[in-house]
Amino acid sequence: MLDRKYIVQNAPSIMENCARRGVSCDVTKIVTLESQRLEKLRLAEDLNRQANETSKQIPKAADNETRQKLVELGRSLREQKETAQREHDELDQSITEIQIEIPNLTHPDVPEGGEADAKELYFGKTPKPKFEFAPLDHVALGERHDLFDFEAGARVSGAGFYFLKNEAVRLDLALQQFAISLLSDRGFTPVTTPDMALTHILRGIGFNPRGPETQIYSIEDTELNLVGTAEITLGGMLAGQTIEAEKLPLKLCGLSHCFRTEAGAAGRASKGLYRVHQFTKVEMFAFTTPEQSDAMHETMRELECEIFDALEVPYRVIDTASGDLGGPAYRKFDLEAWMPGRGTGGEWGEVTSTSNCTDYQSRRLNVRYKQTGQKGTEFVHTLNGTAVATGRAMIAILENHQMEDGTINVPKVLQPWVGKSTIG
RNA sequence: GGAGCGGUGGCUGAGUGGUCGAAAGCACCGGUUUGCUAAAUCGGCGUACGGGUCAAACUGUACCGCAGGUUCGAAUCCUGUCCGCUCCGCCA
Repeated sequence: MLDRKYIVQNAPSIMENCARRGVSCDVTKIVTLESQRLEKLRLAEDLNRQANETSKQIPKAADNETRQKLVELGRSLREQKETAQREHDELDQSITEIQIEIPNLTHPDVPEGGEADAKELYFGKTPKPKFEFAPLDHVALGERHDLFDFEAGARVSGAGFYFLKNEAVRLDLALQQFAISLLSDRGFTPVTTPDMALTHILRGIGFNPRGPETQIYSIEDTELNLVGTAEITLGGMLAGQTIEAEKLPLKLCGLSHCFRTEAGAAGRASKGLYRVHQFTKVEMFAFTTPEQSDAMHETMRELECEIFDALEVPYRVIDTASGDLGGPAYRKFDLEAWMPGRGTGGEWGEVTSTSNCTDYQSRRLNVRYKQTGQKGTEFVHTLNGTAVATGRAMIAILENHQMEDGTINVPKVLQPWVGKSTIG
């Protein structure tokens, strides 16, 4: 959420930014409402001050008559104040409604447009495989090697759930181990996180769990929701806290299950593991100063590349276009892996993404930092990035590493944990 | 799930409906002094938003989990809610 004062001062450029993202927000209305609101606020404060003064005189009033008069005056002042306050609150509410829809600012280098306008930045070290045979998709490969059970998943939990079996389980765990080990070596503190979080935390991160188009599962009669990503819990870890500037950047990597309703995704290409209601993910998260966040974003992007280079998976990195950025993101890089089994002849499929959310989340969660020796606090910047989402990574690994004889090579870095070099 | 207790400043922890923005201690910052990784002593020490100033000084409002209510006046009373703790039950 953008600062209100900032909105008022920079309304034209914010409108421009909204237009760039294809979001319509009545920013000018905020400017008008805000000045009315401040007027009401001053009025209410003034009336309140008078009421305070009046009530302070009452204990000193000796005789009953002056006392009674003061009480009357106080009552009247309070009533006037309450009216002004109510009017203020209504204005405040209207402003917040608009304000909450305003997306974060956008990095100047972000390409303009929608999904198709994303800018291809570069490719990974591993070239696309050249098959001398018709490659199978991961679902077929899974059947062949008894790796998944989608039917049982549907029977037990409904469509979109699955069981992993045999080497798929080893691969799933291996990917987690690999990512956590690598990130620990790079100064990220590993944490396992709750898979549920309170509604206000989700809101702070920029989700609206109880809204009409939510992707979030909520537990009825409680404030709990199943998390869609550890970004929620990792960001929430420091909600309301003030961090000493020397401790920044604070780098975490969290392991969690992720739950998504995928509402509205019915009918979209969703075969197999690609679009599911539950998966496992190792997530990077960082709290930084404003000066550090761009560099940290680069770092996260590089780490994602390093991981997928190590997994020997071909990929490309794209700079997501303005219209395709989520509300909280200032800039977002997606890493898309080559998936030979998707579509006809293979397609790119998103496997990780990293966003710089600047102070959008920290304002809502109230995470600040303080420079020692200096007065006051500032909002931190937050960044998140997928290290590995095991399901989608597995798709890429299985489909790219399949051999003509139907066997599948296990990437070297995972072999210690998988316990073999070949599946089948 | 049942019962009870509790949420106060960076932390610990007082607080009778009226000068409480809130005692005290710790921590922290500054001064003094004795002089050896420290002790003693004095002073300062919340946050947000607004006014004020070159900048300060100064000043207004709000904030004692959150939201309502009662009252001239609420940290203090009432209701709801969220969170936490303890005990019991259940359980990996």
